[in-house]
Amino acid sequence: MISYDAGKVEEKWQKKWDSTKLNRVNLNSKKPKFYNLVMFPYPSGDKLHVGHWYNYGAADSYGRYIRMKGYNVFEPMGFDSFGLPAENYAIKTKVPPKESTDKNVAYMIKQLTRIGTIYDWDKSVMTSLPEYYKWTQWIFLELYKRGLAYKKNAPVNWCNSCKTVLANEQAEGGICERCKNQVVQKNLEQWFLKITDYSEKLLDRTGLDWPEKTILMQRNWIGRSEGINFREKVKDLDIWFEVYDSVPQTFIAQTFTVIAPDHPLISKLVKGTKYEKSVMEFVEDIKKKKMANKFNIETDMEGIFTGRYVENPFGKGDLPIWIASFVLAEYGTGVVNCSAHDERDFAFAKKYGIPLRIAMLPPDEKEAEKVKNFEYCYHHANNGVLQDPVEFKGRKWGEAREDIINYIEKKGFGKKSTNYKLRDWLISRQRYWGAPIPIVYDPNGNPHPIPEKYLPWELPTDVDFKPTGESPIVHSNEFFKRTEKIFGKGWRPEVDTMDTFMCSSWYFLRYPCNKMGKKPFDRKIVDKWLPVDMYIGGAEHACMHLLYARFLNMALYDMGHIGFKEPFKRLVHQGTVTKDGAKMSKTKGNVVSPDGFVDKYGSDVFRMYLMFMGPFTEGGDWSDKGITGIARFVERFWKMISEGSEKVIDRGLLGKNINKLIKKVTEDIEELHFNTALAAFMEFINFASKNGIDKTCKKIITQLITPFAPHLAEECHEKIGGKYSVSFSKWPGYDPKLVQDDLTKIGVQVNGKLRGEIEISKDASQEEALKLARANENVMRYLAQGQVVKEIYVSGRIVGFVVK
RNA sequence: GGGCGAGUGGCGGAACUGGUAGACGCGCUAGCCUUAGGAGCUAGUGGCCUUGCCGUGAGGGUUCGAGUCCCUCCUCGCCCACCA
Repeated sequence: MISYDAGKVEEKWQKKWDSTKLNRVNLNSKKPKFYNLVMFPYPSGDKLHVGHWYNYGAADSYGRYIRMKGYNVFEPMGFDSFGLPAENYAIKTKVPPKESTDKNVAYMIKQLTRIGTIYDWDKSVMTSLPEYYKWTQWIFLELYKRGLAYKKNAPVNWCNSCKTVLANEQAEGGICERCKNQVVQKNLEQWFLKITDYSEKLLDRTGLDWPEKTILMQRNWIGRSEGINFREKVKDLDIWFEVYDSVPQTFIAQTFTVIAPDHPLISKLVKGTKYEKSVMEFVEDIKKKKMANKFNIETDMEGIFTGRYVENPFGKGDLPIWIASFVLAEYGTGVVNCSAHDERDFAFAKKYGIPLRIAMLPPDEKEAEKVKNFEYCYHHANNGVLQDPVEFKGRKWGEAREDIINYIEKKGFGKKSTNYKLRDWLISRQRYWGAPIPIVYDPNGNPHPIPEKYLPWELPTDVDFKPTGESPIVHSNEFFKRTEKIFGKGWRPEVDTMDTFMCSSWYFLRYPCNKMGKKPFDRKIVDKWLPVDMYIGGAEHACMHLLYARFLNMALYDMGHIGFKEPFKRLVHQGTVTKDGAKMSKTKGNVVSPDGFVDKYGSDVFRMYLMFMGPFTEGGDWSDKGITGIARFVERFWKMISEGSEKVIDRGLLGKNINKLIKKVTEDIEELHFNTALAAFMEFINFASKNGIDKTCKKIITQLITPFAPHLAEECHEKIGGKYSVSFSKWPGYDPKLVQDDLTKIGVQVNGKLRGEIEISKDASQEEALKLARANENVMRYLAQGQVVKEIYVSGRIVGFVVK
């Protein structure tokens, strides 16, 4: 028999919260602030799926808890509403992106409200609104002013049959998603942000309470390495190469030099020589293969001799210059010196018969002999004994690094240098549904920033969504006319839009300032409210959103617009909810919709079931099997409050158990261990159903359940005569004296094996404990088998005997 | 190939700094209640050759004592993978 009607109750309270404006936040409150943020969703046409609920429900529970702890909690929600899916949808259906996006947003707000979250919708943002992207453009211009935004030629994925640029996701495996033709690389003039200026600052993690793994991922992504830049002259030519080497210990073994196939100096190297034709053909061939994504970097290693040499750099002879397919033009200097002590170099030399030299040997003589005969590549770094240069003979590879670097500098071979893997952020998208890049070109093609007074530089709407594959923006008369009208005849607008990551890199600044018309944010307000105290979102953003947002925040800080360097103080990644072990996705057709379950069991039950699945950061595989357990729990909870016997059998025990519960729930929420907190509630109910429960405890447990099941809590609170609203009541504290049991059962071990159990006072002495343990019949039998050589008592834990 | 993380009943998962492994829930079994039950209640539920023995992926080690610490291996997951 169901006595608690979740559907009715939840609707009732959602209406009341709305009509009483319960969750509106006064940003000027004197209470201590807490900015509780969760990554905002993309408003897709699909409904919210289980993953959203998993994430938003738990994050809201945390926010509700913090609010009851007395903080002024700011928990906003918005929409990352620019992006490709809406545009593709428009191409398919001719519904303009704005229309479908608005519709999706309206629907999602309904769904999000149904969760019972405390979002203050007054403070919402939507990145595709002109009032928002005006400021995204403003930020771009600020960066441009300071040289942090610039234009250069860069390759894009291009489909020759669709005649369009493709995003990486649309070009997976080098195949066009739409027509299944080969994708090629094509060079286009595009805009970049100079994130590389912040490589060093982005490595700094001071004050960040972030998962170690995420910090590590960012560090690897930035990829700082220190080494030597050798400076070397090409023989017979007035060309100098800079050659980067991050492992210079074996530099003296270098016997040849390789350069990237797309190195700009190649044609100069071979011009007029007998090598010119074959080299240039080789270069073209490799480029073509790479462009067509036909080049397998794992297995294909190709090279060609240029006929040129690097002039006797270390006094050991000239180094032949080769072109090698594996060298990257964009890392380091695009030129590498090779030696026998690098596996790839070694393989290359073997393939093309290039002479090698040894500078390091293994300590084992037999092995050393093999290495001397070039039987294999010896790179077993730490054990390696250096042979050459003589100054270092006998020293270990592992410890000689610093000295060798100094030696190289002293000799004048090269200079210390630092390199990063991080590249500048390409923000140009040859797409319609994004914020237009606020740049115009004069008749000579020179770029000019659009003055602030013309912002927002609005996205044109006189466009036709035909599946031509080209961005519809190119065909907007209004856009081009507008440009000429303002700037003059022959002027053209930039037709590319910005990467949506640009829009999502600063939204957290806009939330508390969302209605401001004259500026993106107010320094006083953001300095008060940021950094974000708790940021919850997916781990997949480690090297994208989370890095971009930090970069932009730092840049704004350096410009003096804001007073904090880092945007997110504490970061937590929710786990992924899978279905049959696979990520939920539309294409796989394994997306689970929450709606049916919410209809049947109610939003509280659904939220709690997801939290009960396991630790929040672990995620798990979706199964609808256990949800009845939580439904029963809610039913029993309601019964306990509404008709639970107030004839208490053991008052003392009740007091203890409620205090224990407060402690457990409090600590578990702090650590986001919602699953064990819920288990504790269940234990308490099991206890109370036998023991009875008094009014005070009813009130306390109602407060405790509020973050987990806000609707149920309001209903219970009202039932027991509480004043609206329980969600602003003060979080209960516990009496530390009452959470400890006076008597505990502990085990008795003999030689490490459990042989008995005794009940003992928590502050019993060792003597008492041992005496009690010896009195145990079973323990006695085992003690009789020999001499007791050691006695152990760990207070409140265990008694142990060692018998010989 | 490199980095990180994880392997506990039929299932999801508990177990704080090493100290009674399996909390809580699902499922299952029996009973009660009921015209009936895919509702509710009560009891039970790691395995076995059951005075006891064995059990946290496998094998070794440290310890009075190991799911927890150390070494080797296996399996799975995620991220990065031509970075000189």
